[in-house]
This record gives sequence, C-alpha cells and structure tokens, in this order.
Amino acid sequence: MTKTVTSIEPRKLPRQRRAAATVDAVLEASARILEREGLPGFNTNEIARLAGVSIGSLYQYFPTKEAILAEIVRRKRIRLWEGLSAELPHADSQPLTVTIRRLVEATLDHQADNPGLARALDYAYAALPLQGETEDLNAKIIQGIAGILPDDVIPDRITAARDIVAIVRGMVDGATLAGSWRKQDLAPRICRALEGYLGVCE
Amino acid sequence: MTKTVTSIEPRKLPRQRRAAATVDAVLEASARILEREGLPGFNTNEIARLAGVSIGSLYQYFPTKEAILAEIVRRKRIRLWEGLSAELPHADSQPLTVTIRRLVEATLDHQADNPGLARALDYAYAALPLQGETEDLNAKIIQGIAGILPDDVIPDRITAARDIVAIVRGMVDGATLAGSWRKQDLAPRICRALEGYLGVCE
Amino acid sequence: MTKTVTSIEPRKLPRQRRAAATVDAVLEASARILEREGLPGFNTNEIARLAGVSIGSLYQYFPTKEAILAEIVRRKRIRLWEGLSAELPHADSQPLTVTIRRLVEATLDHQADNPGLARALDYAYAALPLQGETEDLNAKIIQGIAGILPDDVIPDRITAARDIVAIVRGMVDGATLAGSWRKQDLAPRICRALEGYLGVCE
Amino acid sequence: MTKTVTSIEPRKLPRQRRAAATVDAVLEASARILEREGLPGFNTNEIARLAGVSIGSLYQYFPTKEAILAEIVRRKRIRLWEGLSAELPHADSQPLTVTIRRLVEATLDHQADNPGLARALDYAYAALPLQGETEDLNAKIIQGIAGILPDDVIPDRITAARDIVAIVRGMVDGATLAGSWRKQDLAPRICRALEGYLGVCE
DNA sequence: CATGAATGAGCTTTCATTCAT
DNA sequence: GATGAATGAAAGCTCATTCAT
Repeated sequence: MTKTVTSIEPRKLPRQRRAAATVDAVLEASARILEREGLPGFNTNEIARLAGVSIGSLYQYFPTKEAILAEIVRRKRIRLWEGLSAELPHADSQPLTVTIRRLVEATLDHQADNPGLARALDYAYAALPLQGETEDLNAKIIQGIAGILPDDVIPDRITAARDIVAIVRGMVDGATLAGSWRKQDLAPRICRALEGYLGVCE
Repeated sequence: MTKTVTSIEPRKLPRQRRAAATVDAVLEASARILEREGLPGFNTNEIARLAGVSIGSLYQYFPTKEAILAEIVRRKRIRLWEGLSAELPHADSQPLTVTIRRLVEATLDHQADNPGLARALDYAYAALPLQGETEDLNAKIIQGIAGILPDDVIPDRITAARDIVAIVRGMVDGATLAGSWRKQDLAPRICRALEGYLGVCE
Repeated sequence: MTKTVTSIEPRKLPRQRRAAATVDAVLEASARILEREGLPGFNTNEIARLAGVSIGSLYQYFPTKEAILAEIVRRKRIRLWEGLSAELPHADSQPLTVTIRRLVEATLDHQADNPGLARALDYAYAALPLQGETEDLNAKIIQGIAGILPDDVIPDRITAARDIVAIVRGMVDGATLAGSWRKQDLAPRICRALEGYLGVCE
Repeated sequence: MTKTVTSIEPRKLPRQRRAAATVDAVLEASARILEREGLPGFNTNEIARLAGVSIGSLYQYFPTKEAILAEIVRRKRIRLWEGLSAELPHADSQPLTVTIRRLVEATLDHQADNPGLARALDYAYAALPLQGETEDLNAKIIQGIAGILPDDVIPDRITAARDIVAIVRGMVDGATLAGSWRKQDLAPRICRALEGYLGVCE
C-alpha cells in the first residue's frame, strides 16, 4: 500500500555487541564473495550462508543488497582516507615527488589486503546512488590530493586530482588482473606516470 | 562464474544476410543495454526485445548470454586493433611521443562512440573464460605496443605495454565516469602520463 | 538500475490460443483461492500450482499479484455490467419497482456462481490503484442506476445510486457470511430496503 | 487460514498498570495500521514499532497476531453493544422509527472515530476463528435488534435483524469508501432503507 | 518482565534457456 | 529457420515467532 521507499542506508544501527558481530560477518562475507566471484556471484543467500548468519538477520541491517555494497564502499573509503590524510600534512615540508610516493604506497597498502575487491567495487560504485558520507569522502580525497598540487603549474587542480586517482586505479586494477603484484615493483611505475603527468620529472 | 563449461563460441556462422542482420541486431541491442543499464540489466529477454528479435532466434546464434558478451568484446578488440595497427608501421620514422599520441587518439576515437560500454566490458571481461581469438588480439595489442618501446630504456617492455594500456583505460574510464570528455582535452593529459611513465619527457 | 515502474496492467496480451488458456487458468485458480482462502491465502505460488502452470508463465502475463486481482475485478465488472445494462433499456416502459427487482435479480445471478469471491474482491478493491477500464465500468454502473431514478423525488441521484449499490452489496455479503442464500428469499428483502430508500413503498 | 489451532485468547491478563498500558498501546497501534494500510500492512513488527513496545513484549500479551485482531474486534463489539443497549430499553415507549434512528445514530457515533477500521475488521472478522465472548456479543446485538421488531409483521425476526445490520454495515462502508460522511447526512438515508425494509414507511 | 537479535519458512519476482508450433 | 509460450531454478526480501541476554 504505502510502498516504503527503499534507501541504500543501513537499516538500523546494531545496539548490542552481538549485532555488530553480525554486521561485520555479513560485510566480510560479502567482500570475500565479491573478490572471489565478482558481482555476478554477489547474492544475499550466499552472503548469509558464508557469514554463518540467517538471511533474516542480514536483512535486519541492510534493506537491500545494494546497501551492503554501499557500506563496503563506505568503510573502504574511510580507511583509504585515513591512510591518505595521514600523509597530507607533511606535503609542505617535503618535495612533491616524496608526497606522491607516500600516497601511492598508502594506496597500495590499502589495496594489498584484498586486491580483487577493489575492481568489483570500482565497477559497482558507478551503479550505486551513492549516499552522503561516501560521496563526501570521495570529495575529500580529491580535494586532499588537489591541495598538494602546485597551483602555478597545474591549471585545473581538481581535474588533475581526478586523473591521478584514475591513473592509480587503472594501474592497480591492471596489475591485479594480470596476476599479483608487489608494492616495491608497482609503486615506482605508478609514480613515474604520475610525475610525468604532473610535469615534475627531473 | 563457476559454471559447467559451455562453449562460448558463436553457435553457427550466419550464412544468409538475414541471419547476419539478426546477429548484428542482437549485438547492437546488447551493447546499448550494457551501456545504459550495466551488467545487471544485461539479460537475454530484454536484449531480444530491444533487438526486435525473438528470444528463440537469439539462441539460434548464441548458445549462452556470455557468448554475446564475448562476441561484443571480440568485435571491439578487432576494431581497436585495426585502429592501433594502422599507426604502428610509422613508429620507426617518427619520435616516440608522436606515435604515442597517435595511438592514444586512435584509442579515444574508438571509445568515443559508446563511452559507457568500455567500462562494463572491461569489468565483464575478467569474468569471461576468454576464447582464442580475443586473447590473441589482446596479445597482439600488447606486443604491438611493446614493439614501439625503446628496449634500451625500458627493461620489461611487456609490463610497460600493459601499464600503458592500464593507464589509458583508467583515465578514459575515469573521465567517462566524471561526465563526458573531448578528445582534445583528454588526449594530452593521457600522453603526459604515458611520457612520464616512459621517461621521455623533454 | 532503471527500475521499471510496475503497473497493474496485464503484462502482454496472449497472442496464441495456448497463452489465452494459461491466462484463463491463472484467473480461475486465483478466483477459487480467493473464495476458499481469502486474501491471506492468495499467493502466486499457490495460484500457479492450482492453475497447473509454472510460476514463470504466470508472470509472463501478470506483472504482480495485484494485477491478477485487478484483472479478476475487471472481468467481474464487465459481466456485472452486461447483466445490468441488459435491463436498463426497459426502465422507461415499466414501474420502477419492477426495474429494481430485475436489477437485483441480475446482481444475485451474477453473484450466485462464486458467492465468497465477491466479499474478498470488495475488500481488495479499495486497496487497488484501480485502472481506467474498471473505474469506467464502475462509473457506468452508477450512472446507469442513477439514470433510472426519478429526478423529481431523488435530490442527488448519484449518491442514491451509490447507496443502492452499497445496500445490495451489504446484504449479499451479509447473507453469504451467514451461510448460503437463495435468490427467491434474498431478492425480496433487498427490494424492500431499496424501495424504502427510494420512497416508493406503496 | 487453515492453520494449526492456537488459542486466540489474550495470553495473560495484565495485572499491573504498566502491562495494561502496553496492551492498549499495541491495540491502538494495530488499529491505526489496520486503518491506514489495511490487512496487508498488518504485521507484528510494525505494530510493535508504532506502539513503542518491543516485539517481545507484544508476544507476552498476544500469542499470535490473530489474537490482536480478535481483541480489537472484541473491544469494538463491546463498545458497540454498550451504545446500542443503552437505547433498547426505550424501545417500548416510543415508535419503532425513533428507536431505529437512535440505533443508527449510535452506530454512526461508534464508527465515526476510525471509519476505515470497520471495513478491515469486517473483512478480517470472517477469517477469524471467533472466540466465545465476541460471538456472544454478536448474538446479543442481533437478539437485541430482533427484540424491538414487531413480531406480527416480521416473520423471521433474526433474519431481519441480520439484514438490518448488513444494510447499515454496507451503507457505512460504502460511504466511507466514497470519502467521508457526516452523521446528519448519512443517518436519514440509512433509516429510509431500514424503514422500507421493515415496511414501516408511512 | 522487557528487550531486540536472530531465525527461517515462505512469498514475490526474474531470467536463462528449451521446445512445441 | 523463426517464433514466443513455457519452464523452474534461484534470487530478493518479509514477517511471525522464539529465545538468549
């Protein structure tokens, strides 16, 4: 009758510790499935099964399966932002290339845990009507990167920041797809591309 | 994903013109759906409807829905390879940066028609048990690019070629996601990154 | 992605005879279930099972279970209107009480086949976002009845027509609920109420 | 519908005031939901939420959701009977039409508070394995009405009483469905029908 | 007693695929 | 060959009810 508008926001916050464990289990199982099976294998029954949780419990906390996806993205973004923002304050006191390298390494550290996951999320991401906080985090990341760029050389720093993110994402996804990678191999290659893009190759 | 292995090859070659038209209609409809709705909206009933073809006819030419995807990828790769291979012969007689720019522009021309499609295919691609010809084309593209790289500066030319493809892919996808792009804006940015990566910034 | 707005209209018209049989089977099974189990027992799995049809076939023709309900209502209304409209032309040439009696009898004939069904439909009816044709039929029925009422005595003929329908409906539902009824018993009682309402008791 | 027979009686009498408040809150919330969403929206989780009571508490006092429904019906019947029985003693000392009018007005007063509720209850009513007290009240109401009917004119006073109830119910439901109504408009129309039915139009 | 997390049967609906016409 | 009706496994999700805390 009165069709409730299904949002993508988590349904209710877990008040008891037991509930938080359930939510975590669901998210972890989801991430694993996403990584192993990709988007096509991402279904709530399988998630619940792997999480060792009843399907009903899953839906206590997430109104739709997209909401699970959105929460994974949100949590990932939070952690990525934590990693990046730790580096930004030092940008003033060191050469740009060093800051860049630090940011790339932070990103690779962040991806290293579950490399396949990022690809699936990157793709799913676009399809999601992304909610406030995650969008804010994205903006923050872009702004943060834009902030370290020298405004005398870079005409449009926001576009540049977006390009930087795109380059890193593209290269990490590519490397992941081709097999596995080690930070010490991949990071320098990414940095070369970024430095070239920024015109700071010496 | 883990499914019973069915051939992904097109079921039978369309000998008659009518049949070829059917196949084309299916592929075009599929591409449109993929572009508009992404992988989740990609279903055979809808494809048949949009193609103006009965579902039965669709299955005359494609044994599974993955086969449709594979054929789209195959055709796209063919065209991309056509675009790229036309530039490669001139690589010897011109500076590397010129060749790079030509290749980037050829790629952007190729993507310009249906910008959203590439993202979906890139993602779907990995899930597919890729068949011979398409894999060959991928290899050819990588080899072709590797071939123009100076082997005195680049230690591992195959990896470099892969990175180049990844950078281009990443930046085009990023630009597509952010909105629309114009070749004359995007190409120089991509080239800067590539040149930096290759260490040829002057 | 693009959530198709689910209407209540039948999904596609059956083109082959086989398909029409499927649709009829679904509607018949639905009516039987509605009659026997009421609204709570009205579920698509049970309907398909009783209809001897796969659940998929059911959804080929009806986008939602409400659409089935709507179609049942629509078909019932058509038949009721057929029954009533056959009597209306004679209204001029006979006393009002005779016309009333004829209409009541036509209604009882119409209800006699599946007495329980009407109650469920009457209730479900209100919850349905009723579509054009059925609403039109309702209006026609009200208008038709209003048309036979003497406008010199009845101030608001539309309200009167609605009251008449309500009285008949109420008494038939009541009689059905109390057990079973015979037309020759029930019709005179209904007519007495209607005549009293219209002020034509002699 | 065909279910394992569970008692429908309230689970335990609320001895403390707090408990009575819980029961009342549940019943009020249920009524509101029933009125706004109808039978399909009537679910215990939602009821508990709207009542501001935990689902566990709800099940302390009502063994099943049907029990809630039954209790609502029971309380409504009690109040209706209170309204009606206040009028019955005067039946001897006044004309039948006056008594009828009084009873109709009492009924309308009773319905006025929550007009939509009655329809849902009337329908749900039939599905319920009605328990002793409510059935008694129904009988009392019928008997009470039958008692005021002149046995010289009305052959079967029980049937007549049932018809009267059915007419009133039908007309009130109809008026409610058509929009809202005012007692001073609706009561006379109902009375006309009843008087006609009873053959007391002057 | 109250709470609310958890359960899972069961409902609605989709969609890849087959097969009679 | 083409058609589209039919299929049914499987996915998404709800909700009555229980039970540990």
